[in-house]
Amino acid sequence: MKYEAVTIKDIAKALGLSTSTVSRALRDSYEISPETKKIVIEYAQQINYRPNPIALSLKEKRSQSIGIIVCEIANSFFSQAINGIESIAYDKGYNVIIAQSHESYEREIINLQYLASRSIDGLLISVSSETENLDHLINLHKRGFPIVFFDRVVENLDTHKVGVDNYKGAYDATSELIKNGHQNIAMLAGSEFLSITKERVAGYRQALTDHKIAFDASQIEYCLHGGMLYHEVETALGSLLANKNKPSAVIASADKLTTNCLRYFKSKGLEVPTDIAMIGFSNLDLTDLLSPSLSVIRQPAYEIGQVAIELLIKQIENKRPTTEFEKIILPPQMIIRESSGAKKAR
Amino acid sequence: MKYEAVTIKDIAKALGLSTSTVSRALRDSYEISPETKKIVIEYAQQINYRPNPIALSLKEKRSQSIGIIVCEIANSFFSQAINGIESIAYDKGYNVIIAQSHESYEREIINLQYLASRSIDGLLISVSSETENLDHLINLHKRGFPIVFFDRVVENLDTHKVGVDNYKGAYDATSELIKNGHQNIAMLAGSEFLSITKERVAGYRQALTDHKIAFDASQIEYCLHGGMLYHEVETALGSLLANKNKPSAVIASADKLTTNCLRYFKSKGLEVPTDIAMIGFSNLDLTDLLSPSLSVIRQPAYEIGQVAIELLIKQIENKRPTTEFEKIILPPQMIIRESSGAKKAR
DNA sequence: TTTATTTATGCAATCGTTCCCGGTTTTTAG
DNA sequence: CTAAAAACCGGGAACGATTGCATAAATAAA
Repeated sequence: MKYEAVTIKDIAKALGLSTSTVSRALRDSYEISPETKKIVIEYAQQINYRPNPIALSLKEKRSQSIGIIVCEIANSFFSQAINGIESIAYDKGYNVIIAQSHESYEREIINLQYLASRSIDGLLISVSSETENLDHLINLHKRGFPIVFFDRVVENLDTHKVGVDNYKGAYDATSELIKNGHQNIAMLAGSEFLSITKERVAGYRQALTDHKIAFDASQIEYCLHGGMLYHEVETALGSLLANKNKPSAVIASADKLTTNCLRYFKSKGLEVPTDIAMIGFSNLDLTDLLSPSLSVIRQPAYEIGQVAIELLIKQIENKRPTTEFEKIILPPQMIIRESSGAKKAR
Repeated sequence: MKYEAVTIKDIAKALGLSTSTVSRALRDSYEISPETKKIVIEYAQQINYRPNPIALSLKEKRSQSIGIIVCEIANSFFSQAINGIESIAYDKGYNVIIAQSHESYEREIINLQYLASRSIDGLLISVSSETENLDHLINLHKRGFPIVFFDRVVENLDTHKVGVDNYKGAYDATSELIKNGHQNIAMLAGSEFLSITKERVAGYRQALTDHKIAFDASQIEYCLHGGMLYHEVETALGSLLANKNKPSAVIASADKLTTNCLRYFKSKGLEVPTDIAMIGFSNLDLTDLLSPSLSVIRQPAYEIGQVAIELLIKQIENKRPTTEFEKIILPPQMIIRESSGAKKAR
């Protein structure tokens, strides 16, 4: 039943050497004669020996693997980010273990415990939208465990952080809509707990202010699950559209929010952008094929992943504890298509 | 730098017991007195002891974790399947380690070696589109290592297999197009190596035959990378449309093939379905929002994942080597929308 | 009271690997 | 020709946990 691998002992026995000698020969130690090395290495190759990483992990207390916690891999932003992470990790000899929180705080904690006990060497995390209490992460961080936040970063924890300029993204999106003649612009926001939500709201507000449009708090609706649940978006949009100050445009501040928003409009028979315009944060690579084609704020997900893993590996391989933490903000990209167009002429 | 966990030794030392006693107390062995058990368990809880799974894996040669190899997690079919897998694995106390082959045979082998050495207890795999030689899997399987194939199953390996009725999916899609008046129907197929491709082509052929339409081999184009590369789809469609027997409808036989096909038509200014109709295999959950809304063959990805992991766990936990292998075929779902409509009237 | 049996605990091996610490040779230097 | 220094190799502990076996004490049976 079990997969029996060949070990260093087998080699030692077959060659009449000690395990220490074999180990050293394979690691090319200076204490072993070239002839012995040659014999050992060739034999090892012949019987297809592979060191057992489990045994190594146990001994060295490091596993050459890093953990990733995201809400959903089915989210295009995260799957792109993971690809970026993998591309670098792979080159540097690290393996990645992916876990999904499904936007659940409880699940996030369970995943974290598993990964930690699995002795991962570091963690890349984008917190769940429910996550308010950070004790589980603070505990680890206090003991010097390397953690890098990406996308959804948290404020009160001093670690490396990689994200996108959410403020600018929302500011640009809002400005674009204003430029197209929209004065009543609603915001379909994600979880209030998340810093990215706060930043996006801030960018939206500032753009309004800069264009001398009064901010109206009732134009913002928050969705705790970040649009994962359709009915959440449905009620949010229902309430926004019922506003006395009825919006002529909407900014959707996350991937699922964007698509579900579009779905809502379609179900209500609202024409985009003539009945209502929209622009959304999205990393889907087929927003160009949607009807209407979608204006989006796109995040450099792949690059975010790359930068994050590089920081993490740097921290892991650092001899001394890291004390200076970086916060890296990459620029978002605005792609203007049809959905953000002008409103219907009256 | 290192995360120092508390071990069974620490407990033993603190309580003046031996490690064996502590171990047995924690596993609730009958040989330990109730008082000792109580003391040990309470202390363990207090200092937040967690058994080290690495040490356990080393000793027990099983890790309570299973490996998944897919081509891309960014593919909606696979991310849905993974969610199905996780949902069950989680309940049964298994963790999953996900690896991506990115449709590369070489990468698939490397991933497999890593997972195997990581002493996973079993493997769920959907082979890469380049995979023709199966030696890497056969080796493992011969030694009794539990492997379950899902979606992209292979023929010459006797294991559990879970997939969808590809033949029926393609047959239904073809029939639908024929019903809508199309006589020249092209097929944009995936890698020729994959059994799912063969089955889908077979279903397509049979539907043509059953409707007394002559089969024309030049109406099929295969894409080795399953549509991952746009230019691959571009050349394939270019050649299909240049056919003297110009098709009025296309069947795209994979997720990426479907979206890239639509993208191609859009770029060429072809109206769907009036200039050219289409229907595609896809598990995207926003094909309803595309322009035009897409008729699709949808696979029960979540369920496929669930069935596959259940078979795998059953095999892992089986005392005796499994000799009877199951092949489970789930029905696909056809969703008719706009894109498969009638051709332009002349 | 002596012997047999149960109950509770400890010792030590094991998993695969690394590495500290010795111990032989062989080579080099004096 | 002897002493010191390389050069090369093996023994065994360690990482954290489980478990068969031995052992001690306590209890029961004779």
